Amino acid sequence: MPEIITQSIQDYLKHIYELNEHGGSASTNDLAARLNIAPASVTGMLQKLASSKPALVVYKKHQGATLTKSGEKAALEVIRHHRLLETFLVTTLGYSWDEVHTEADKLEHVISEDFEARMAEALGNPTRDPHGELIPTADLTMPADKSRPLASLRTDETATIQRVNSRDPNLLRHLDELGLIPNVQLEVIAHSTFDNNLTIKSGRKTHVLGLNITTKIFVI
Amino acid sequence: MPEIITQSIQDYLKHIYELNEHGGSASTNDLAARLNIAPASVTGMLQKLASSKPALVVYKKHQGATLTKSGEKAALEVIRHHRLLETFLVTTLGYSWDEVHTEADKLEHVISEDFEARMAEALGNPTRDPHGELIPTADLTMPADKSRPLASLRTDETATIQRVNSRDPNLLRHLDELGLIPNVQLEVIAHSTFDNNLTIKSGRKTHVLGLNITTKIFVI
DNA sequence: TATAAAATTTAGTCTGACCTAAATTTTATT
DNA sequence: AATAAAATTTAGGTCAGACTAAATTTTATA
Ligand SMILES: [Mn+2]
Ligand SMILES: [Mn+2]
Ligand SMILES: [Mn+2]
Ligand SMILES: [Mn+2]
Repeated sequence: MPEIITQSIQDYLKHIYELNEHGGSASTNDLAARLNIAPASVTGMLQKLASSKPALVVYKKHQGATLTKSGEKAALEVIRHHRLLETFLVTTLGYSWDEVHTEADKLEHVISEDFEARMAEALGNPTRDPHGELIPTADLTMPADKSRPLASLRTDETATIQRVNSRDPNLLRHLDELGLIPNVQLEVIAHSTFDNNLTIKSGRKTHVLGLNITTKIFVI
Repeated sequence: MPEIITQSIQDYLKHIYELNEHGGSASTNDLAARLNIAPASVTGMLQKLASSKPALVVYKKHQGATLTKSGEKAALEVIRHHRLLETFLVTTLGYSWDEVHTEADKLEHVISEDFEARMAEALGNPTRDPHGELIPTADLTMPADKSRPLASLRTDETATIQRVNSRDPNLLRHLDELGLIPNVQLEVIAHSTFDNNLTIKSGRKTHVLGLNITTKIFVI
């Protein structure tokens, strides 16, 4: 019930945050799937997080969980660590963007605030990680994001890739090969009504991308 | 009983290794003191480590523990991580040598072999950490060390500091201020029979050092 | 709107890693 | 060698964070 935010709790909070971003509250099953933990165990943890002092989540039976202010701070803390680490791994150790998630997922829980500060400093206080995702600020607020999914564009629309919201190494490697990475410009050449495929042109290359890809790429 | 070497076990093995280096086997109490764990708990863990397959320690009731071959490999693995991390923190993030122990103590358990390899590469495969301690090789053998404690020198002897065997930040900061760091040359000016103080000259400075310091500094 | 399917919770266990208190053994000192 | 002190082990917990199996509740579908 006290103030100890374990590694395990950090993971719960991080995933609740991400689920809250999309739909409303994070469901037991979605959390269980993401955390690779049995749904029954998730219920138990949510009950604990909801009744801790201070409460980290708001939890109503059968209705999933949302973060309280303290819960959100704790989540942003972990997410800041994660995204700074990813950036650090890429720029100082030559990792590629598809390799950093796994490593950051472990390191994020153990680095000190000093380590965090030194990284941020060394990297020039970056605002986005290698996938283009926003890095929470040092005072733990998440900057606003105005990007929209590539999937929502239609023929003749033009845009710039801002972030790729996926941790699937295969997808990331694939996109890297196609040159579809943050800051790259593209134009929608065609949209297929039936399967929602988009034909896009980027540089001198043209690609036909399915929903599985176009919902993961966010543009501006 | 199986092959899972938890964070906790890694800590036990690391400390058993260090205790084995000095005297013979690592006693329950010494381990308890170093690990900040009750002696009774240490006994329990030693019994487990001794009866795991493969056994990680050799343990005889009331006679402490030594490492088996597998135990030693696992220990050297952690120590290599630790010392590479310390070096990395100093050279890429500007840590000072008194700050690195704490951070490395947490990171050593979670970095991947890939991370280890990238660090070693980036640092040019260093053989010693910032304190001058030897870094186990990539194939997990510990290079031989021929240094002897500064405390064993007598008047007129001359030597070079090779390593400082302490994790006490205050001592490390103090030595840093005195300029007594690895690779620095020194000469013993006097030895006091009663308290074993040594008067040493290094550069143009002279210091009188007690046993508490001279047993921590190793020279060659 | 009944009923089947899916989601979620409850109940009961387990394991790792710790703890304290009470033996027991070893070691040191007279 | 007897006895006191120190070291170590045994016995009997606790606690976090999982799990499975069996309810229960909600949601979807006929
Ligand atoms: Mn932080
Ligand atoms: Mn990322
Ligand atoms: Mn390693
Ligand atoms: Mn060191």
